[in-house]
Amino acid sequence: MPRAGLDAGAVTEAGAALADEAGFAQLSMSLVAERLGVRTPSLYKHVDGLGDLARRICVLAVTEMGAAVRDATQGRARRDALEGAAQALRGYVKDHPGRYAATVGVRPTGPDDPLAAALERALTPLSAVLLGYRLDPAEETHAVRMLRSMLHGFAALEISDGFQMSTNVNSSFTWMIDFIDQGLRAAAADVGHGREVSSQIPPL
Amino acid sequence: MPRAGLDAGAVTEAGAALADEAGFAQLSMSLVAERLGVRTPSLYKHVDGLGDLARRICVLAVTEMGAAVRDATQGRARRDALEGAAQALRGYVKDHPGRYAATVGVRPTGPDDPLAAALERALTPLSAVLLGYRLDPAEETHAVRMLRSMLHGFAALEISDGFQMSTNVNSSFTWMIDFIDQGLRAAAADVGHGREVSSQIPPL
DNA sequence: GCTTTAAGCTATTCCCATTAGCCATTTGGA
DNA sequence: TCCAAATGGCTAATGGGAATAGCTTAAAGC
Repeated sequence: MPRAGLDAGAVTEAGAALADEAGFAQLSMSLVAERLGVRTPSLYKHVDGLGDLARRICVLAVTEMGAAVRDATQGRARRDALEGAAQALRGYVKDHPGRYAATVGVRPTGPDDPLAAALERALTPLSAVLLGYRLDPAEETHAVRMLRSMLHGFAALEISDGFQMSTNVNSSFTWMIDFIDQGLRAAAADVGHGREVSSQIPPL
Repeated sequence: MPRAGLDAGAVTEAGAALADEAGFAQLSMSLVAERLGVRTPSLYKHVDGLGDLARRICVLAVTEMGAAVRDATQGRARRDALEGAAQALRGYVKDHPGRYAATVGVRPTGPDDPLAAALERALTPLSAVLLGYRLDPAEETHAVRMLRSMLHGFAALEISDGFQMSTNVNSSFTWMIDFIDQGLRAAAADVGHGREVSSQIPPL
């Protein structure tokens, strides 16, 4: 019986691929083992059960999403960066629905949870995008959270569109990006101008 | 053996309660049966298996969320209505995390799917809120989708906050509501004014 | 080459979903 | 009131997947 040369990473990758192809709900130790040409109990040498596997897929997905967003925003600013981030997320969810599904509703258990680090790294490019808008520092956190909510919403919309295709989803996307971009410009313009609403294009 | 007097609704309700208390992942026919003081196979007289039960819980949740949003926006307009809707959703997700979890990633199978009707009814109050902003009709669909994404994002944030409580989540919520409100005012002001950015408070 | 470690295996247990088929209870019409 | 159909609950049994125990052999280091 030759060895398969597995490790935790290979098992996670196989599980992620399976989830993408068959749906996250179909993820099972048996199917992953079959895909790897190995018996089910062998997986337990690398992974601590189905729950652990799902968690690893989640960390993988968050890491990959963070990388995709980073790549898509590199060298761009403001609206361009915003659109890049949103489209990167959208594309990722479309290409890897199972991995994305693995991330919903999962929370880091503590500061030493690898997921916490992955999340932090994934959020960095979002902060970078916001930097370009020169917001009031006190608003940064709010803006990051909003952006995160928005992008999550983008993804959810991409998944659960299917029934009311009356209007093109693409144009809704760009509309939303415009909406956020203009709102952020306005918020930036507010800095140091009191609280009145104003939307002049700020310098830079 | 006296009868328990069950029906599909009672089973669904028990499943929803269980999901809220123990987590949607823990939902099982056995636990629902136990909670109802009945043997597992008896449930199959009312419900077509675990998948069907989950789906019914989803429909229930969508219906309840729609009602909560409707109640919270009744008699209010614009920012008030927006805040009402967002807080209603937030409260619902906090009080019924299991039911909410039952809704994620589920899509109606066709126009005759009860879920399709429930979704449609749930989205109506959102359209009503937007009506108050007097948007360009062509933008309505985009705005509804954005609002829906936003509210979904609100809920996700409420669930997955837990680790970076550096800044109060409540203030992020109100910040986001302000952001959307002001953006919608700006969009409304654009109607018939060409495409330049402007944020004057529109009449009414 | 020999020892140790670790990866894979078989066998087993347990739990859960689901189906089949039985029995009792309700209900509604004669 | 009584009988018959329909209905709701039950026990028993099947099948599948997760997980554990313990064995065996391949790889790695001396």
